[in-house]
Amino acid sequence: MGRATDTAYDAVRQMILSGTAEAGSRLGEAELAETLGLSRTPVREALQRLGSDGLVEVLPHRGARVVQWTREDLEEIFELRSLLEPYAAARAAKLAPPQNVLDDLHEQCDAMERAVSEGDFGRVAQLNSAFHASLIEASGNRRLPAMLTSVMHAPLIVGTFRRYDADEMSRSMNHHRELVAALAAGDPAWAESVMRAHIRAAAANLRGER
Amino acid sequence: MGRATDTAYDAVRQMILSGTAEAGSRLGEAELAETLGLSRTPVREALQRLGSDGLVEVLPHRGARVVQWTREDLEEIFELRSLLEPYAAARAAKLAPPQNVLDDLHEQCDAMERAVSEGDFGRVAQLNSAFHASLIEASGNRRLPAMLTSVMHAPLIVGTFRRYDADEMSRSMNHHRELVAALAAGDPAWAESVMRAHIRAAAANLRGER
DNA sequence: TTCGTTTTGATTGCATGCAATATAGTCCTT
DNA sequence: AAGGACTATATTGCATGCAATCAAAACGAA
Repeated sequence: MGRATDTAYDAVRQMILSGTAEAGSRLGEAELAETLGLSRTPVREALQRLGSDGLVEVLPHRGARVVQWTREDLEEIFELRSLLEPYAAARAAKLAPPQNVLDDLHEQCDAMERAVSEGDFGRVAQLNSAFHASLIEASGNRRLPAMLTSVMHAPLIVGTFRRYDADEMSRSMNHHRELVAALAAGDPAWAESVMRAHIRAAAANLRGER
Repeated sequence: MGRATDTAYDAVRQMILSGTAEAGSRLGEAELAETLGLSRTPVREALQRLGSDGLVEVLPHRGARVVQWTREDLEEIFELRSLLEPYAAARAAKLAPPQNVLDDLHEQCDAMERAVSEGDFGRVAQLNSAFHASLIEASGNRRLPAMLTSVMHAPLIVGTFRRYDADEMSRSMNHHRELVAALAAGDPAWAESVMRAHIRAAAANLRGER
């Protein structure tokens, strides 16, 4: 059993991402503390962290609410992702990641494709986040991961895969494979282009549905 | 008198930016609370916030330390700035800011040039941060400000102007004026280019000295 | 002396109680 | 009945005490 703050953080985070705590709903400290069997202090700290993650908004003397996303928010997020992630991919390719990192990325692709064939979209989303996180980390820029968490963990982003049809899903998987290939080849321009296409495809999908 | 947490946040932040709390030094909760005449709770919350701002690093059961910047950190930061700020400038130009915003930016340029002629570099740094923040806000992307705080408030960044000679200083001021002109003209490519030059000039300066 | 162990001191992590503030409901005035 | 001031309740903000954990000094064995 780790720290109570982390327990609270993970729990509330999961509530938000899974939709249990719906957008706009209040997150009372006392109520959450009761539910989780903790005191208000670690809950409060967790809400603060979620606030800086951009998952909840905390107003002075008014508590925390789950943030509500608009189409504008999505546009903003995808603009930033299509700026930062291609950069991260290019950097990662330039660094020529060691073989074990490449193997790990391939492994993640395998797992994802298995999850797709099993129709487990929740797991696909989870693995996708992990894949992008790995790639961002491979960029070597130690500030990028923290910067991107605020735009990567939006509930609607995480749930993107539910909207994909078979063609879009297979295209997305191919993008991932191609990214690893570009990294293995050490070709920054290739990696950057694939990533940009990957992000813009996702943006187009969300734009079409919503 | 606002909230105690804010008081603590501002105080510690100022300690770090002014150099009173030197890089690598420990920030004990009890000690700070004593100094500021508060309890540990708001101090702790402030340190947490400063942690997500990237100004301090908090380790489990080991407390908070002022982060130490390496040349690598500076490179990383300037790479991200030269990616995001030109984008922000382009977006701002595309949005064609209202006249009062442009007036405000001009006013900030005036104040900055006065501060330069008075040799008040602390004030120059402060006004420069404000100018960049205004421009980033004018981009219309509501996520950019929070994203960039983590890379804008590094102590070494804030202190950049102390290193500038007369030519570099005047070039920097000219960049600011030119940025406002590009915004007024509604020319995204112009604004983007000037901002990129502005950032890279700053990076070159820091690279040369350090 | 040097390495590993133990103990001690200090500091963070968490729980709880009280004070400050906001929201909602009630009452009074017009 | 409508509007505004006031009161009541619920919730956050802050202080403080205790428990858990870590770093370092003291100790003992090789």
